[in-house]
Amino acid sequence: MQPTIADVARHAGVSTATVSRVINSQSVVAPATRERVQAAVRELGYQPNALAASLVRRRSHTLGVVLPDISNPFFPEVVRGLEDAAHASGYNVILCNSDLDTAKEIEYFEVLRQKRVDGLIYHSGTITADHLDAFRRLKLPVVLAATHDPRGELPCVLVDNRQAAAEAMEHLIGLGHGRIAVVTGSDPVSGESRLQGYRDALTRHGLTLDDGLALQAQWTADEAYQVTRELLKRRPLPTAIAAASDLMALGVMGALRDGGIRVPEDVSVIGFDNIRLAGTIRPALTSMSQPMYDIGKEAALLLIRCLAEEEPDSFRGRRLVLPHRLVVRESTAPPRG
Amino acid sequence: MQPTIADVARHAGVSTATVSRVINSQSVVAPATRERVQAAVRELGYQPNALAASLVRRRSHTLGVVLPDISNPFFPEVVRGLEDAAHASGYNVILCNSDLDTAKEIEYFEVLRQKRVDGLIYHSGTITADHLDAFRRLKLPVVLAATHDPRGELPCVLVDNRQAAAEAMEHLIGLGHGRIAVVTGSDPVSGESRLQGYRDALTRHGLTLDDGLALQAQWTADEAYQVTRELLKRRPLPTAIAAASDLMALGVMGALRDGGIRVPEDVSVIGFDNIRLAGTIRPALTSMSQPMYDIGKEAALLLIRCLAEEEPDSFRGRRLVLPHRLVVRESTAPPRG
DNA sequence: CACACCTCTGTAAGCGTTTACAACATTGCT
DNA sequence: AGCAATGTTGTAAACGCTTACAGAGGTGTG
Repeated sequence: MQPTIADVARHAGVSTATVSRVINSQSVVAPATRERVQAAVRELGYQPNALAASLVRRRSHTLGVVLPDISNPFFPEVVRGLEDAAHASGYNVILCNSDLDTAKEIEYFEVLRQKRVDGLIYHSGTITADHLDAFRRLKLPVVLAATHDPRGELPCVLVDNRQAAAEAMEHLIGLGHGRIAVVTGSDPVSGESRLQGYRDALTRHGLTLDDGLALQAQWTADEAYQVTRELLKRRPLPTAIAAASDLMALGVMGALRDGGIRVPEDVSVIGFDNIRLAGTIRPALTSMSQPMYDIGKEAALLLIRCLAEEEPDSFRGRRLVLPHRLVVRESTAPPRG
Repeated sequence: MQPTIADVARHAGVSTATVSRVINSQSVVAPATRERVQAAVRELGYQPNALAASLVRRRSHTLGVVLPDISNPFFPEVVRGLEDAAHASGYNVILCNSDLDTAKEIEYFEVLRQKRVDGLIYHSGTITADHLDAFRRLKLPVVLAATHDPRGELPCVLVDNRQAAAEAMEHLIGLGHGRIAVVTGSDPVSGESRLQGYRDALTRHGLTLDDGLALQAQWTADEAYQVTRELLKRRPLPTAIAAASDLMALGVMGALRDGGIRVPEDVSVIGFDNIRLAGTIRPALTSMSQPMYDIGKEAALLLIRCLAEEEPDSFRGRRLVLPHRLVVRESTAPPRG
């Protein structure tokens, strides 16, 4: 059995209140007493029971993070940023994989609520009214990471997807490409704003997105591979392809390679996110970089700041837009003469 | 303020004991009473406080997992397996990134202990005597995921690294390669057993590992890239390279490409782990597959089973060896005539 | 010397559950 | 009618901590 605060108190010949005071060192304790208590703590190997403390303090110093799937390479970096920031502020992080399944999400929300996490960091393709309802019922502070709330109620940290996508497209256009295909994710959030951004740039330059050239896939490499293979069956081919995520760009590049088409000589490919591996594969992937680590970090910091606030509603709808950045590597080049 | 069990009891006109009984449904309650209580729960939107319950039950239904860095592509899949298994058994998972920094590890161990996690899943390059000490002091069940305890005290789940590495090497030898380089990680655990395995296969076939062909790098793509660039400065080149992780294999392939050397025409490359992306990049990477998801899953299951046990020591030193599997893709081929 | 004022410490009431134990009401026997 | 057995519920003591409040000494002042 673990020693309790009472054991320490007895051992040091003081009351539990005093022990508590030296442990949390927020109140004055005579130096001599403090020493004695610390000695007792050491001798008994005492470790305070955080559950008990949380119970009375009504603070667990634990954050919940629910996201679709940690094994999607986008998330590990976000989570790393998150966890680093949380750790630096004395918080821990409970990780939950939702698979974008609403039932699973709700289930997680409930147990996180029951375990009295102090707040939630959430990512999803789409924020529906149901989500907002669920969050309201939860009565927990929530911040969205790399997720946009169309109603603007929840605080969030993300990049300007539309603008970033437009700039990615500008890069291709700037290289001289005119016939450009895009493959976007299927969900209506980042998917659509990125698609919108691609369109913005295209029209700005008097170009259009031909019907056959607007591809949609789940956010996976495999699906992107498939739709690209389909694309290759039709002529004329585009001279460049913009993918709404690096994972999809990888699928696209695989399909091109398997179709005997060289990147970037025959077709240029640009990704989105700039996952770590983008620079290590060959041809190295040109990508619109999203600061994933910082998104996680800032989301955690925002949440923690919100927890410290006496007036949490002041964070309603606050949005932190982080800078994106084009990283040009080998996968994009001017089209062949 | 959240409603408590007392509020529900009052609302339903029963005692808190009865409410507790219907919530945990382990004791008989008259159907009529049960209904009344459930109605009260619903009306008040009552959510039990798991902290309080854990305090008296001495079970938090939370697991700690500490690993070096979630953004290393090896871990997300392990964690996913872990979390799935935990979730299926009613457990949550607190994620901790140690960066292989002992001080940080200890720090995490302490707060996990204080938050009364029920058990720990741990990964590290090396299990030292200090680790064992720390674990013993913690008095928490620990299981190692993809980590080997040389002293055989801690339960673990992993593949037979030595044998797997040997088989990877056999693949190269079987293709006809004779001059083979290896790049391994720098830590003495999987790193060394894999190196040992490579050597086993080599000597079995009367081959040796030339001095200049045994490369060491941290477990990163960048370092593998560097050491490979160095390698390329010396002649004769090997005809094949075995990397002790896919991440490193990616670095190797990048260096080869940048050095104007084709894979697999000029040099074959084989990886280890078979991370998800191995199949989507081009040339698709031949790799010795390690069932990362299952390693996580089985580690969690082992830990949970251990928690259910009345005699936890029966798990001391139990080791679960999961099957590895060679996945042949494009990056390996016979050497040029 | 009486007094106010510190500084330090202890007392005890929570925090929100679970659960051993006791109590009560029924029921079915004899 | 009396009794044991059964089924259902309540009482109250934990679980291990925090903290408001009060009390005990000590110090400096008028």
